[in-house]
Formats: sequence, structure tokens, C-alpha cells
Amino acid sequence: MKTATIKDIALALGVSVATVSRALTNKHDVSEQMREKVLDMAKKLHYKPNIHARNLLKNKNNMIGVVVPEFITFFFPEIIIGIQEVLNPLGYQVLICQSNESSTLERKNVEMLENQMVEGLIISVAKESRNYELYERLASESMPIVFINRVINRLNVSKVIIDDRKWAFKAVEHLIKCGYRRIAHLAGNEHLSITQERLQGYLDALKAYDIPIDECLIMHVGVQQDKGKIGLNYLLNLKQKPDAIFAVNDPVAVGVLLELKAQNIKVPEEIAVVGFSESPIGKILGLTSVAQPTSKIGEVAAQMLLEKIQEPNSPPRTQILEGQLNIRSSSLRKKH
Amino acid sequence: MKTATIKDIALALGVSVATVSRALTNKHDVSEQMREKVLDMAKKLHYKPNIHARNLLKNKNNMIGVVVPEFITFFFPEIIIGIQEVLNPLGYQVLICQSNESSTLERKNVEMLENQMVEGLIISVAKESRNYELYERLASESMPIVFINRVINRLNVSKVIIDDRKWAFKAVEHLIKCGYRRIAHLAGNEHLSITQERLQGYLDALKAYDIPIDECLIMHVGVQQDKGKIGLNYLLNLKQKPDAIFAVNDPVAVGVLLELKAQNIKVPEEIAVVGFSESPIGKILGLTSVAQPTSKIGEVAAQMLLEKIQEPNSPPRTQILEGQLNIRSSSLRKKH
DNA sequence: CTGAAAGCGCTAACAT
DNA sequence: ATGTTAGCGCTTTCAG
Repeated sequence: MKTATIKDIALALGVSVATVSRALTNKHDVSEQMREKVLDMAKKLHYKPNIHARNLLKNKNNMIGVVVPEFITFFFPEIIIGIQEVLNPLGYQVLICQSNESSTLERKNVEMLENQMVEGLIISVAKESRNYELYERLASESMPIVFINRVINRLNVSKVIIDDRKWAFKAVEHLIKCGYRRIAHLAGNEHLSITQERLQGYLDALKAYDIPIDECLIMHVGVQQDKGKIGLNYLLNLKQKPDAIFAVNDPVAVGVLLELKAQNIKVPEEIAVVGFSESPIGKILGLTSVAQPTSKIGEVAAQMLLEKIQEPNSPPRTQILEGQLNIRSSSLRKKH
Repeated sequence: MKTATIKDIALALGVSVATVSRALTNKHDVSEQMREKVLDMAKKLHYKPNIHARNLLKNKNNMIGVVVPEFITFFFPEIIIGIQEVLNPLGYQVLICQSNESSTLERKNVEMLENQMVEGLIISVAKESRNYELYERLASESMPIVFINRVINRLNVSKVIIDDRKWAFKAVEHLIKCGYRRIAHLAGNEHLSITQERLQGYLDALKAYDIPIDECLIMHVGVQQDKGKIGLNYLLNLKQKPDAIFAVNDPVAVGVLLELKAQNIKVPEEIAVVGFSESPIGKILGLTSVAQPTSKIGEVAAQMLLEKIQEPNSPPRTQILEGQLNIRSSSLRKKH
């Protein structure tokens, strides 16, 4: 049973397809009784509009593509919900892809979305992303793009972030004010924007409080939970162990906490820990962390994308949202 | 700058659009030199195929719709990844929607996906879902549908589940074998399939071991973490408190564990706890739970959907996957 | 191997 | 208020 078209309705009613089309879509230009006849027949024939035809005609499909590194942890899902809450009510559908932290899969996803002719893209890059040229081409072909969280700095497109450097500073400053002096940093993958900014904030804080920087205390471990254990064990093997650890994000910090617990090392008495991008697990474990306004990030990104779609020539903007340092038991004041 | 079409290529080359189309898509029926000329010109003009036109012609768009209650916790995201791993390599795109546990939003999502003319649907219903008629209509209009995890039993469509009743039985049996006798059940929303099955498994186990059923020990609290606290406090106020709790799922069990900790009640010495659908947080907290093969569920659902798409008249099947009871510290053998 | 032409389902001038 | 017609970009007969 093939699905009915407006032609079928027109034929059944002995009117033209144009009339049917108008009755089905327009507000005016059609008599009330004709409209009713058409609507009745449409229902009778189980008519459903063919969106492909409309898409072809308008040359748009109300689709937005989203590419994130993963959506297993709470962080990106909350952002995505923020995106959908802005876009769905406007009739946009969101195509969600995850790169699984792979540069190649990220590129494939973006190219797939491009082939689908999405009207815009919201992207957070994989930890190993090497797709600068791809994004540059898309931007030059005036594909509306907004980057979130993990951005590419030298790319002149819109971005939604928090001030990672500032909040890393505040996190480390908090440790310093609690009396910790030998503060290690488990950093993320080297070329990620969040890695660089948070590392810089860490360095800023040490400098601001005249604490000498010890390169031994900085290790690039990555952004995933299992890397916390590796980083911790490296730090524990130093001649001079740290008395506190600032991790690039909550997953790494949680990995550290779990390993500390496994080794029966007291937190924060022996080692304090601070994370970043507050997670539910971190919260439960009493992890001090910088909270990000996740769904707000999504909402703002969606809004900026809409602007760019409606005003293709508007210049790229970078929106910096506020964070918040939430202090918990993993970083209490040091006893002397 | 409007994007180039095959017409532009044809014009530039002085050939017909048919030839260009063939060169661009067909394997045969075009000379090698013509093909090269066309491909060169296509690149030169930055030609990109218009997928809307193709969709209209084939009357399909390689889209699959997925509706889940939420994707904040790990559970559905892992399933979705399983789905994408099967479908993406075949050129399908997956439209992911979340109902936020709302029946209304669920319906809106499904209708939106229907309007998008997706080729099939994979669905897990909201806790308050009342959309039986909707799904019945879709099924009768031969929309391929596969339900996962939270299904509608009386609906004659394909399903992918684990044997919730059996695994609930095993979970409760484990508690009984550990020496617990006064076992409470914090059940989910009443009409959810998982609620009914797991409750039945709980009852089966008590009967099998001749433990009297006490209705006071059964409370329908829902499926979300904050409900664990409510359920626990109800149970703690009973004259005869339980010595163990079987929760409908991990979020509720985690809520229970956190509240027990807040009240300084020892687990499992004073109260043992068992969850369902093993979660990362549960694991960290030492929660005994039934693990579900999440990404397998997604893969199997995707495969069954593909079958249904390719063989529209194939009868609905229910695929039951294996679970696993993982015993942790929240339910150790009771000391006498 | 290539071209002409029809048509996928719908909308929107342009007529009447 | 309604009908006629031309296309949106592409694929696919059908001819040559």
C-alpha cells in the first residue's frame, strides 16, 4: 500500500493539486468548505506529507549536526539536552554523533553530516583531533559552526566555553590557600584547548603565590578515568611526592581517588585532589571540582548557531560562560 | 555562492546531465575519459550531491529514529553506541531523541520522527508512557519498530530484552542464600514492563524459598535516584525493618546507599542492597547488581530492525539476551 | 556510450 | 478562490 500524495487527494476530489496544497498548508486563499473537504479526504486516504519533496524544494531539511567525543559520561549528554531544548521546539532535528575520541571517526562523522546537508554544526573535538583543514574548509564554504568546550583556538569560528584558565587558577589557588604547597597537575592530551588553558591556569596560580614550578609534578596523562591511576602511580614514585593533585577533569580525578582508596592513602590528609567539570560520581566521592553550566552551554551554542544560520555574514563570536568552584572533602584545609 | 549541480557540470562540459549523473554514480555505461572529465569538473566546481533530491527519488533517507527515556546515565548511551556501530557503517544515520520520561514528549518525538520519514524506530518507553495506540497504528502501517528494555508487552512487535524476571529471581535468591530473610523491594513505576517482571521475579524467589510475602516490604518508588531515599526512609520507619533491599534498578539502589551512608547505617551489616542494570557509580560504591549487555542490546536491536526493513513481512520476534549477577560488598554473607 | 525526456511530491508564481 | 504550469536536483528508462 503506497502512501497517498496530494495528487491522489486532488484526483479523488476532482480539484487541482495546487488547491490541495493550499488547503493543507496555507492559511488563506482557499474557501473554508474546500479546506474541510481536502482535510477529510486527506485523513480518509491516510495522507502524510512527503518531507523529502519539501526539503528538495526549500533546499533545507531543518537538521543540525552535533559531534562530541563521547556521550557515556554525563557531561556531553547534558549539553546535548540543552541544544535540543532550544532547537526542537523550532522544528529542528539534531543528529548526534560521537567520535569516540578518534580523529578519523570525527572526520567521518562531520563529512557524513555535511553529506546529509545539515544546516549547521555544533562540535567538540576528539582528544586527538587533527581536522583543522576540514573545519577551515567548512567555515570558508559558510557552513555555520559553533565549537563547544574543546575548541580549536586558531579557527575563526564561534565558540562557547568557560574560562578554563581562570577556573583552573581558582582551583589551584584554593589548594594553596588550604595550605598545600607541592601541587601536582595531571594534564590532558597536549594539543587540546582545555589542556593548555587549564595547565596555564595552574602555572598562573603557582606563580601568583610564589611557589616554584616543578616540571616533575606535571604529567600529561589524558582525559579518561583509567589514566588517573597511571598518573597517580607516577607521582607516588617521585622522591618528593606531591601533597595535592589538580586533575584536568573529573574522570581523571576520580581515577586518582579510586586508586588512592585502593592503596589506602588518606584523602585529603596525605593527598588532596581537585577535579574539573563536576561529575555525579565526583560529587558522590566528595571531589572538589569546577562545575560547568552544561545545559547552558548547549542552549547558548544552539542560539549562536541559529543566529549564524539566519545571519550568515555575522562575525564569529566567543561566548564565555561562568563556572563555579565547589569545595568538598577531597581538599579540606591542611592540618599543620 | 550557490552550490553547483550536475546541470552546471553538464553545461560546463557540453554534455547532458544524464552523462554526468552516470559518471558520478554508475560503474559502467560511461567512458573512462568522460568519467574523468566529469570528476575533474565536479571537483573544480565544488560539486556536492543534493541528498534531498536523491531522497525524493528513492523515497527513503537512510534515517533511523531512536527514542529513549533519557541519556544522562550510562545505560542508554551504551545501547545507542551499539545501535550506531551497526547502522552507521551501512550508511544509516540515527536520530536520537529523549522523552525525559514524559509520555507526551515521547509521543511528540515519535511523531516528529514519523514526519521525518525515518525508515524504522527503536524505542524504550518513558516511565509514564501511554502511547499504546500510537505504536499500534505505526505497526499497522508497517513502520518497522523494535522495542528495547522497557517494552509494551501486549504490542505485537519485535523486542530486545533480558529476562528481567529470571534475573530478579537470581538477585533475590542471592540475598536469601546470604542469609537475609526480610527482603524489601523498591519497585519502579507500576505499568513499566521492567517493574512488573522484576517484581514477579522477587515474588518468585520468596515463594521458592518459603519466605512469606509481606506487602509492607514492597513499595513502588519509581526508577530515579532521588526516589531511593524516599523508599529507604519508608522502610526504616516500619516496625519490622528489612535486613535487605532489592531495588528495581541501580539509580534507586544508589539513592538508597547514599542515604544509608548519610544516616550512618552499615551496609551490608545492617541492611544489604542489590540493584539492577549495573552502573559505573554502583560499581564504585560496591553495589551488587545484575549487569545487562547494553551495547549488545543496541546491536541486536539494530540488526532486527534492518531485517524488518529488508523483509517487511517477517513476523515480530522477541530476542532475550543474557544478564549476569555481579556480587559486590553491598550484599556479603550475613553474620549470625 | 551518450542524449532526451519523464518524473519523484510538493510549492509558488502566474493566470483566470 | 481555484487551476495551470514550471520547476527543486537527481536518476532512469528509452532512443539513438
